[in-house]
Amino acid sequence: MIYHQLALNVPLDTLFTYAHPHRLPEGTRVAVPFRGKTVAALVWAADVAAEIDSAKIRPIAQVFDHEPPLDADWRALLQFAARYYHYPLGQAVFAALPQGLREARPVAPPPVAQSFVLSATGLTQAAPKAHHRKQLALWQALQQGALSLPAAKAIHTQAPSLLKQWQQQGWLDAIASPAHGAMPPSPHVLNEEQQAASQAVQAACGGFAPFLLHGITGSGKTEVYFDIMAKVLAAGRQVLFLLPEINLTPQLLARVQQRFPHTRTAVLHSQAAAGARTQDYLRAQSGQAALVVGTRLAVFTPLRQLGLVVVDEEHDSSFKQDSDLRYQARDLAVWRAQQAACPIVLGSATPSLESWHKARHGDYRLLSLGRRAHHAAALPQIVLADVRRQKLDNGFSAQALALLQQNHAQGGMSMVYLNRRGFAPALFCGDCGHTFGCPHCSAKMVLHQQARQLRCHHCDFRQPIPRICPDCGNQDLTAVGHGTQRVEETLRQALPGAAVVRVDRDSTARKQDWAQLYERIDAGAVDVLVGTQMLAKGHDFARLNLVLVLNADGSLYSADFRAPERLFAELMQVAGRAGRADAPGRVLVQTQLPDHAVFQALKAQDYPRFADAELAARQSLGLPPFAFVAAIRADAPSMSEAVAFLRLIIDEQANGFRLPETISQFGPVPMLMARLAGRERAQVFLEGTQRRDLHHSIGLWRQLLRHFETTHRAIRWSIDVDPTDI
DNA sequence: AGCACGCCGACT
DNA sequence: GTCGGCGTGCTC
Repeated sequence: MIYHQLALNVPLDTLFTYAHPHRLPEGTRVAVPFRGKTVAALVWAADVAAEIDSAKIRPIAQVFDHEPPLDADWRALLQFAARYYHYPLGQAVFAALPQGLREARPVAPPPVAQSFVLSATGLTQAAPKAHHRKQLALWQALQQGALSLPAAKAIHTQAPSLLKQWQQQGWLDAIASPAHGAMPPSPHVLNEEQQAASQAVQAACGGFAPFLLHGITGSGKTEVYFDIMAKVLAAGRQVLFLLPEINLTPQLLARVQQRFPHTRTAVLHSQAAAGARTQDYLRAQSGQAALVVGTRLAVFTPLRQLGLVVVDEEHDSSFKQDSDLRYQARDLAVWRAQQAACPIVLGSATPSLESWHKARHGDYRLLSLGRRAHHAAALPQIVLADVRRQKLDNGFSAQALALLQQNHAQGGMSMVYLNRRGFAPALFCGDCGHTFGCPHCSAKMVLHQQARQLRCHHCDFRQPIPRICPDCGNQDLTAVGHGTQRVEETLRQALPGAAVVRVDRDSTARKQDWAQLYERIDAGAVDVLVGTQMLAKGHDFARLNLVLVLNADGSLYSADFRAPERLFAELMQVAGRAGRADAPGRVLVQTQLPDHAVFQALKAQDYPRFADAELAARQSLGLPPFAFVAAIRADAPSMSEAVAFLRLIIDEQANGFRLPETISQFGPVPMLMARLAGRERAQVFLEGTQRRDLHHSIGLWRQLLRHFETTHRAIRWSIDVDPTDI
């Protein structure tokens, strides 16, 4: 009997030893008896010595040996992810597998995809009549060579039945689709900048090379990706294309299909049906699919011929998973590119400061697209409205209402954008814009009305609510973050007869809601859209030519140091909604802080200026990316339990578990969103400039958490390395 | 995580 | 006398 170490889906760091008559390849999926049940497991090491009493070792129940094993690169990726994010290896492995492979059942290999070619008899047939234009187009495509079903569908929606009909008549032969196929010439001509960017990446193929593609809205980043992808695919390699959930739309997939009609594509995202996802995963693994398009989870797709990674909208927060294995897909994508020795392109109009910092330091090569690809599409004009000392009508300045009325009278469509993200109650001076920071930290103080205190959610420093502004002596300090419920009402009064539509979580709960909204907008039946972040991303409204940002400042009072970065990206994105068609759009941003760097850079639409200033601020405060951070979180039915648990561990550190001197520890402090699903959450921060020391400290924490969790069953805890939400 | 084992209270 | 509460420990 040969002993094998297996990864099981249990929250333990240990691998489990099982026996099998002969040695199994590493990465093989098996079924084993475990605690009276049969569960799936993955062979991690074969031919090992027994580390436990051999009487306890049981035989492997079933070997899924017709499935290809997960290869060494994939296993190295998971080993790294589990270590880096301090998550049990077995659970990490199963989090990275699609549902079908998590179960103790064999999976059928994905059906061989078919393509159609004209048969000998087919070649002698006359083409369909010219007035059947789509039929004719399909026929002509077949003259060019083999046609896959998806490619045929892109030409003619009725293709499946037509092809079947032609096949029955003996005009077509069905063959297995190759992963790679001919690529038609692109209908797009790249401009000089796009060309240069594409060339730079192509020239780097064959080795690890990270690129940051900074392209302003409408500069045609996607065409650059496609141009590089075409070359890499033509060379017979695989491409991994990651994008945020919201951007993975049928429209985007149609564009991919159109550009790469003969390239077999796997689509991997959380919305996909479990069966389809498993099959696409297997197709990518076996090399049957050359192109993988997906959201963050697609970063774990096994790819043997990986030749290029693209991460679109790389700054997007959806690349960070905030449960289970808390990974940052963008970072793992870079790791994979390094492992596969291939280029990676991170693209964004507003890159993450982490990536920008690396580009500035030469770790990434910076590629810039500074012009809009279509000359007609002018940049929107951004105007700041200083609303200090202004009397606002339910949040609207007189200037804003006048603009809305004017635009409506001229038949334009407007959007009222409410920025409520990252909100935490805060105090500020309406006269000079002073905000209250913690004297010990770089964090903003959070207003606790009931306790009549300002508190730092970083170090737990507390002080009574001040009455007077320390900067200008103003006695009228205001709490920010009031509701915006009456916005819609105010609009109806100010714009009688205008169709005002509020877009929020409730009104777009179902998929068809969006479709209906689009129909109404296309029909010109909507004059003013009111909504939050949901409107910022991924949706283009052709008629939209005026965007009004109401409470832009809200998140600048947030205790989260990433608030300015997010706000800038969000507002740039919202501004990009205006005037994408022929007429340039206008954007009015109401603010109490018109001199704030965020708004000055926004007005100039100058990302580098913003990023460089913000990085300088981060450096002076010792914040990421100049320091590394981890958050240790605990939740319990009550805050006092959660805090007490974390404090217990901090106290225990005095007994020989000292953290390295380079590491600072803060907390425990309640989290901003302290209550979640009836439980209350607290966290401790670990910070330092030495990554090794940070990881060592997390390791110590983890040991103690594991030790004390047995006596504190009501507590749940988690470790978040490189957290993005503070 | 789940599940069994175990040792103290209220119940037909 | 038994049924069952959830504290503690283990899983190859």
